[in-house]
Amino acid sequence: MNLKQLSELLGLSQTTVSRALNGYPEVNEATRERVLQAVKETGYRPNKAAQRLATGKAGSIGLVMPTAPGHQSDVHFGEFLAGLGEEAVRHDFHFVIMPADPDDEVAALRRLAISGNVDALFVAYMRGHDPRLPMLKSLSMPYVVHGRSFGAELDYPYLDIDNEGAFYDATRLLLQLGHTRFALMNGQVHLDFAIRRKNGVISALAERGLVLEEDCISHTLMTDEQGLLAMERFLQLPQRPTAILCSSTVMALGAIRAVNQAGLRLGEDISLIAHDDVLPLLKPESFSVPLTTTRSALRAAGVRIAQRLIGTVKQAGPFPDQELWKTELIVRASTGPAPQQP
Amino acid sequence: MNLKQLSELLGLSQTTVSRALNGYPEVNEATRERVLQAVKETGYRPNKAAQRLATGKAGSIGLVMPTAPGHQSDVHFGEFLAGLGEEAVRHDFHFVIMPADPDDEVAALRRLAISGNVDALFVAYMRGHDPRLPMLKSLSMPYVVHGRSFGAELDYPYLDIDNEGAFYDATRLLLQLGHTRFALMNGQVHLDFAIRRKNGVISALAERGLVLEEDCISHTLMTDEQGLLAMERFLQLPQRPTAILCSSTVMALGAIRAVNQAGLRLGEDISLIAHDDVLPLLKPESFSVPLTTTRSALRAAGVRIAQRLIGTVKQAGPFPDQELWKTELIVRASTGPAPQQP
DNA sequence: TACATAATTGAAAGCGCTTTGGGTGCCATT
DNA sequence: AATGGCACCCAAAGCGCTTTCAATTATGTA
Repeated sequence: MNLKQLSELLGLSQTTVSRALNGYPEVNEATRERVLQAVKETGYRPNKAAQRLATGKAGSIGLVMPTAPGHQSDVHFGEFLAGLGEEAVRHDFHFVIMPADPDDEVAALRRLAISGNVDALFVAYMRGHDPRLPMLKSLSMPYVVHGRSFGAELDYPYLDIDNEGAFYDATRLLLQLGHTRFALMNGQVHLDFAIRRKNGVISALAERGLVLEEDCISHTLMTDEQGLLAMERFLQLPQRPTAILCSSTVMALGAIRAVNQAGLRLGEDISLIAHDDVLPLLKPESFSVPLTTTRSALRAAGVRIAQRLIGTVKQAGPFPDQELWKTELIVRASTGPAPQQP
Repeated sequence: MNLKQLSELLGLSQTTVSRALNGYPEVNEATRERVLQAVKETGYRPNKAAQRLATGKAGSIGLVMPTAPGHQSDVHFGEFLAGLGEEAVRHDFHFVIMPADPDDEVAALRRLAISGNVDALFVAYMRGHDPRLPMLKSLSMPYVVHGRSFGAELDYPYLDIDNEGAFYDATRLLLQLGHTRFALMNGQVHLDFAIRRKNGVISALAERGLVLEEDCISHTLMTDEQGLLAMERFLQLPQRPTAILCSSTVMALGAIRAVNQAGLRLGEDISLIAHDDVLPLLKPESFSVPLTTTRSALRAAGVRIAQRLIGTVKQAGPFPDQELWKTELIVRASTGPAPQQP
């Protein structure tokens, strides 16, 4: 069933039926009713491809999903997507996900943009001096970046959390508790948030004249396993750190196991603060020793970004171009006063 | 830049350029080279919407993502998607993800199909007597189901793992180790895999004349937190179970914490076998007590389903319509002989 | 040399929708 | 009676591609 058939069925022109369906005012209410009724009966749905070709609008936002045989999927990706989806479903938008080799992301993004399949783009996992940024700017298509790109000028639309502030505050708390030996379990070294978090730690330490030694920093994928390994390494250092900053609750999971296996007590021998993206599968408050965290819901960010993206496409009012969300520092039992020097 | 402009630029007709681009044989190799060269220089990309309108093919597979403000995202979803993507990227396919309220899935699926946006559909999280099945059958569009629908006739294309066999084998192992008091931590009660896994346990027990008591079964979301709660409940039963079957390594995480908190030793006081979807963030072999698991890589299933779907759309050879994958039972340290009766 | 055949290329007709630029009545105003 | 304004509706022109059918040129055969 297409428009033509439907209009013949009704004895109307395609024009009128189209207008009736799209809520144009110049059509008689009675006719509109008739059309709507016929749609219900026939189950007619406009062909999206045709609609898109005619209007140029697709009703969809595009994103590229890095993927390759060895490439690890990411819990955070799913949770963020859920947030995007939650908002998208309210506006009858959908996503076009283009899987791409991580090395090919810039090209994939361009293909996606030029394909005419999407109205707007979304990118995440920003890196320092991210090469996608100049490309996006040249594109004349709305986009929003999740995160920022360290080192690049801040003239693009983004939503980010205050990673530096979060880890600065967390470090300060540990300093106030008397800790002097710190370690940082961070995400991969090129990622923007990892850079900023590290800077937060460093500048808080600097205020007390302390430095973060290179062997007290790990940059890894944020998995349980890497958390375990990184913590084991830290615990074997001659000057064992007593205060750990950790970029993810998933990674903290492994880290805590390492602490337990070493016969140490979390919150007493070792204090740990992790960043919590509020993943539904992992609640820091119900860890056996509840976790002190810096918190910001990834999902909420997804909702907000979808709002801005869809709003821009629909030209529904102006949106702030740049948002920086504060995180909450929530103190639980995994942090405590520094142990007496052994 | 569109086809018309490109063809004018080259002094050729749209027809020829189109044919050159799409690999038709009746175009001179020299001209084809010229066209390809021009494409490189101008960065021309065909408009997908137009292509789709003309051919009816979209180069995309559709799936609906259940989502709502309260709805939990799922690690497994991301991992599976990674598998789909890994294959899709090889064929220049993409996904159209339609977010939908979980109550509205059937309708969302139909909308997606009729929209003309996709060539094939994929559905997962199957339930017993799943209402999406009759709908899909009526649709005359290729689809593959991940999982099966308990109670419905097996006349649809699916890929599933042998959930019943997996849990049957796991239960038998525990029986052989002398266990007699069992508990099952399962997924939500309406889900197909949960039904089959339960049946596997029940039938293995039945062979020894044992039954699975109602208070030894939990049906919950498969999160860390729910795992903790469920295990706590089991441990307080008057006849405490010594053998636990668990539907997910994520859930096992919480369960193990509950065991530790109760001062019990995993693999001695309590034996536990979990199903392992091979999530990169959680490796059962590196748990503090390595986990005995039934294993089947979710990601591999994603790859395979994408193969079948894309293959069908491209009419590339016949694919088996129904596949049932065996799982591996991998014995590690979380299982041991039943403790002496207290 | 004449004619069939193959190799290339083009013109034009769609694909299903939106939207521009008219109509056609009908009523109130002069 | 003539005019203008409204309310409704329609024909047809695109949107950018593919594909059918026809035309043109090159190649081979008798």
